Amino acid sequence: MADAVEPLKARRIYLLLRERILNGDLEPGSRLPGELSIAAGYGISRVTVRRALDTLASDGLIDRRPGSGTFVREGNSVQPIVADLSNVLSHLVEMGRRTGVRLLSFAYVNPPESVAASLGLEPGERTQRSIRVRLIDGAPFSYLVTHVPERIGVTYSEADLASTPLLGLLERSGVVVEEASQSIGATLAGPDVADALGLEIGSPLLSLTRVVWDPSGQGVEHLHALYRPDRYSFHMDLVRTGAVGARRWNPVAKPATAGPEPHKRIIKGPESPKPKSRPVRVSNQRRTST
Amino acid sequence: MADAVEPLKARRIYLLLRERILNGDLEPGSRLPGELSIAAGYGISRVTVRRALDTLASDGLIDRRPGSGTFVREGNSVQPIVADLSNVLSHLVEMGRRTGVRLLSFAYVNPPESVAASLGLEPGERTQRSIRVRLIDGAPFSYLVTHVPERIGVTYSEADLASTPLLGLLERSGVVVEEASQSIGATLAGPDVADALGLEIGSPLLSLTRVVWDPSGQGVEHLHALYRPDRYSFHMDLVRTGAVGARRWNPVAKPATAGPEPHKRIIKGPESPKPKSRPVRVSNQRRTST
DNA sequence: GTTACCTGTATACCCTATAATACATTTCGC
DNA sequence: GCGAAATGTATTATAGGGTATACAGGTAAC
Repeated sequence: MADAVEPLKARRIYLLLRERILNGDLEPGSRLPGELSIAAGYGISRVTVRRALDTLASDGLIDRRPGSGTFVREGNSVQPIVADLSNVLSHLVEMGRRTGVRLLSFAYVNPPESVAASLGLEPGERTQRSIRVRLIDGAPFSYLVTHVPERIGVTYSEADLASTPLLGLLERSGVVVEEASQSIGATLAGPDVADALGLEIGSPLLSLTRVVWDPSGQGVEHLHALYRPDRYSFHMDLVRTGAVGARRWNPVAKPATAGPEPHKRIIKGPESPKPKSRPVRVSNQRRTST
Repeated sequence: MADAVEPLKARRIYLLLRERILNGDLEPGSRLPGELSIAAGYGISRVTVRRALDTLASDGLIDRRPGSGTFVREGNSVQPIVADLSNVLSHLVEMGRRTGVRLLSFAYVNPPESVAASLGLEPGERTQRSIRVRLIDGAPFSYLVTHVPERIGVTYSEADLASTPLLGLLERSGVVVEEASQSIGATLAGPDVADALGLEIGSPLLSLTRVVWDPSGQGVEHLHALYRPDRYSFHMDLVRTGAVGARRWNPVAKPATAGPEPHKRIIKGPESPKPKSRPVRVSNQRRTST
């Protein structure tokens, strides 16, 4: 859609503004600051701002009304998939969405030191590394790099991996999966990831690193996942616990049973469209999310 | 440190490479691909790659050895603050780190529609909006925008906010805080945020949106937080629960009691340096994190 | 030694993205 | 109706970012 090549300064502004429009930070229907104000704000010339706006307009994200201003077009904020922090995707299937996996790479390698350390491998021990891309309704939303100790990896085939979730394969192989530890951050897309996820280099990404252990404390999987934040985000409900003076949040433990009931209360913020109805309390609904 | 102005394409490569070095994706001591390979990989010329490498070298992140190659200098990956998902910072204080807050803005406003909707406000109801920046050891790491319904906001002053955590003020005012819902995503830094956090425009950010309700289901706080991922990340421990065929992850509920014991097991991934020792199982230690 | 590959260095060119400026036209509030 | 402010349009000029190319010098593997 957008022109093949484009000025860089203009493109940066374009990307920034697009971000703010898509995640609802700039509210649909509202007016942007004037081109001159934007130019001043970013310290660039009006011509450059215009180029960015041109692209936005050709994307259908804004309406430009001469004499009046530039407006955010309605109905554009895209609702990302909301993942429970347990990061299980089966509810997507329940919701009738078509998911898919593309296996980009499958090999046995000498793992990076950081991976070896977190899995607790012996020096020189090799891992099976797979790179996969997950799709929802044909659109890629995550880029997954997993490392599994070689001796475990050999219990399933490349074809298995292309069709079955990794944890399922591990458990099928008799590995007992019990504990994991994960951390969430953010990064920029490099050329390979950008390509695989259909993004521009330099787009923001949610990053998740998870290490899974069996009951003996032996690492069985190291996952490094990158998510398109416009298509995927993490969600969790919290309750306030603890005594006065030491109060804190704790996650709400969710029942393992799953119902077909869809998410009803989605967090709103600068990052999602607004529901009209008043939010319902959590306890009044069963959250689905398995 | 870096030159004031810099080519844009070169700068993008610089930022990308810096990311990968700082979070350990490019391992300390390892050799980068040759300048020509990099150039080919990103589809740019060698001269441009060189400019990026020049900046990295002047940052002290790489060593360039003529005839041999370019190497990632050791000891550069910065450990981000690891926040528990309960997102409480008091453990930082326990660890003897100096934290601070800068209040950038304090005003009563007509909230964005998305905020009004998620708080369940009446049409036209105003909110108190504050913008704060949190510092650790003098370095900014988070940018917080909060909205509180006006009638609650008036129970504390601007000075209160500059010195006391918002939730504390709310509870002091008799508001009962019980439930919250939050989602985590990623974005790019705009000019204002970049400025406040000491970043470049276009840097990646962790984004957190949280809505807090009182027991009646009335929203009392809407928080939109942006974190520098190099200084802050979320961490959580999970256990595998549920019957076969419906197994899933659940967060480990942490005790409300806090001990001075520091984090011992940090997730390793492309995003943190490597410990030498084999990881210890979670259950063997008390995690601190209140 | 020889070869291959790497970084260091220099030059020259292109050309286009950006800025600066001016003016026309539309809309909206007063 | 008038004026302020917005977008649309056009022109020009320049800086400098990016490329291409060539060669020198160092290092390491064989």
